[in-house]
Amino acid sequence: MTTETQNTGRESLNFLEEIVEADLASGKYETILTRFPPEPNGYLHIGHAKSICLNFGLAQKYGGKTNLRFDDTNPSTEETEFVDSILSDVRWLGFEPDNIFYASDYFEQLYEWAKLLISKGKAYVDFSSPAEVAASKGTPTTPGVPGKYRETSVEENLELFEKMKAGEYPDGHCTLRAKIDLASPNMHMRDPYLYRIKHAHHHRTGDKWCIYPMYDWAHGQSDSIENITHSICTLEFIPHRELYDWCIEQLGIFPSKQYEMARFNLSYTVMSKRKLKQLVDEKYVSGWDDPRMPTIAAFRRRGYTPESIRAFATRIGVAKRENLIELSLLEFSIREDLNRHALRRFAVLDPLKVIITNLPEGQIEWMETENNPEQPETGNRKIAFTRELWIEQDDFMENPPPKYFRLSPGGMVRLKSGFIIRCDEVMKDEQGNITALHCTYVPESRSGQDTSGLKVKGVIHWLSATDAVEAEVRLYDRLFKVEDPAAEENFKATIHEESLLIKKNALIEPALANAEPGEKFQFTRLGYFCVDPDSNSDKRVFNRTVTLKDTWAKEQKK
RNA sequence: UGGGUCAUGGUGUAAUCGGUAACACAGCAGAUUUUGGUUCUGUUAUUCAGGGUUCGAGUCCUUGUGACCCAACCA
Repeated sequence: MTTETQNTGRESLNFLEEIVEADLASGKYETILTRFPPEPNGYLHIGHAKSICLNFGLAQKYGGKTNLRFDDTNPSTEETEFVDSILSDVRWLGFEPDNIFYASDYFEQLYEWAKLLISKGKAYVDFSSPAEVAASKGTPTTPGVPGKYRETSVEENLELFEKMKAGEYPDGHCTLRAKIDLASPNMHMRDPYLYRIKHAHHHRTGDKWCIYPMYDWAHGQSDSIENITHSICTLEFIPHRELYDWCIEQLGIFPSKQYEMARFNLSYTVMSKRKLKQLVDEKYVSGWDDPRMPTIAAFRRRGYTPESIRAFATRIGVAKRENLIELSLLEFSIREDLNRHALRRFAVLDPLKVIITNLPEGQIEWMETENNPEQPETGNRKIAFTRELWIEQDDFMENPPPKYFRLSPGGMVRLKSGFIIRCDEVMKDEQGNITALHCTYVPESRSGQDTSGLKVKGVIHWLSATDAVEAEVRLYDRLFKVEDPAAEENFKATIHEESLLIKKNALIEPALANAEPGEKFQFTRLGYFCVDPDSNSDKRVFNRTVTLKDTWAKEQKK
């Protein structure tokens, strides 16, 4: 979505689009190439979704291409399982990579380039311990001092590096470091690590390598090998850019350029992989795809559509400042989509029996109701109006407050697409609990053919007791009680204990009984719901994606 | 305290040789409505602070202030 400035009528661009347009206009590039570079060590979340939409979206807009590249340089944390889930998430979002690559495809080349760097006297093998290296790097305010391996000869370094690669040293015995500037104000330029020794099995290269390149030695060169023109990452990589450029410059290879944008934060959720993992490991949620998680898998299971997430990604924009996006924007995006596309169905979460005393048992009045008023072409369906009905407990109050226009003793409501009923008597058990309502219906008030002349303010949904089907409905709410849980001393202490409410004895209309997992509906007046994979042949399970906007709930809080 | 990045309504993003702050969400009020939904209308509210240049500054200069990032054999 683009915005037009009022004065000029020109399209408003984000800063990355401006850069791309300038590069295209100047002839620097004829076409652009972007990439999405996830590390296959976990599930993708909504933050990644933004990055995916941005990288693929930029390429689409300017006629370029986008690679998916797995940044698999650390064999001890990466797994094939994640490669598969990441690819399916990208595709689910609606994007097809032009190429699928792996940083590990370039291990051989990277190794050759490392030797080239050593030959130029720009890298050396260092046997210092991590503590020694840290100490010799100095601090941001004091320059570092050369370690004792910094002046090893090129020939010897070449030999030592060969031994590293040959597996002659144990893990952590030594590293390859770039020889740059120990006094640089940029800590990343103080002889950064290029290679470490890890005798670990790699998900793709197996046991071929025991030395693995660090991010800084792998990423820029991988971009360069693929001729990536615009390499977009997040703000924390700004200090790495100098090193990114340095490596490419030393090697004299295609100069990919790195651009940084702010990552986005979502209110009432946490986004860091570490925190999300804690939630899963410590069983605060049922798994990575628990519908309360911000992972793409979770949003999918909850009932979000790819379209809604793409629209959201566009709406939050791209910039370089810190931000905290309101959850309401995400909710707006999914409601907008589902309002248009989800079929309407009746469901009662907390049933209350209604007996229509002036309708004989066995009599069925067939009614018609629309499948989606936003799309009349979806037609109508028939629903049965019978003596025994179910309505929502919330839709009846014995002592209603002002402005309550649902059912109350002596009062009337319209049953949507049915008849107007009046509540004559409230039935209770010995404890005083309401067990049923005795009502009478107004035969002349038949929906669409109302000649009763009655005007009722309230309209409620309902189900016939003769054909209602049992279902489980899971009501999800925000996982945290505070806007910015990550800012808390202990984010887990702010978990919302009622973020999941399960209605095990909800009732649904027959038209819903055979809905397939993934199918989405609006439960009239309640919200949008999606069939969960936990459903089985005798019971459907629904997840609430999001409620409808509820101005009555808001009114009550006043 | 060395270096870097960023400051525009409640939130996010625009304002493209300096031309008089806009769009979306949220909020509020009303209309329509057989979903207290949708739709429609109206409305509240914004340039971090001080100084300077200029007819005119969110934009340029200057001095501050604040937030965030950087010293992993992680990415």
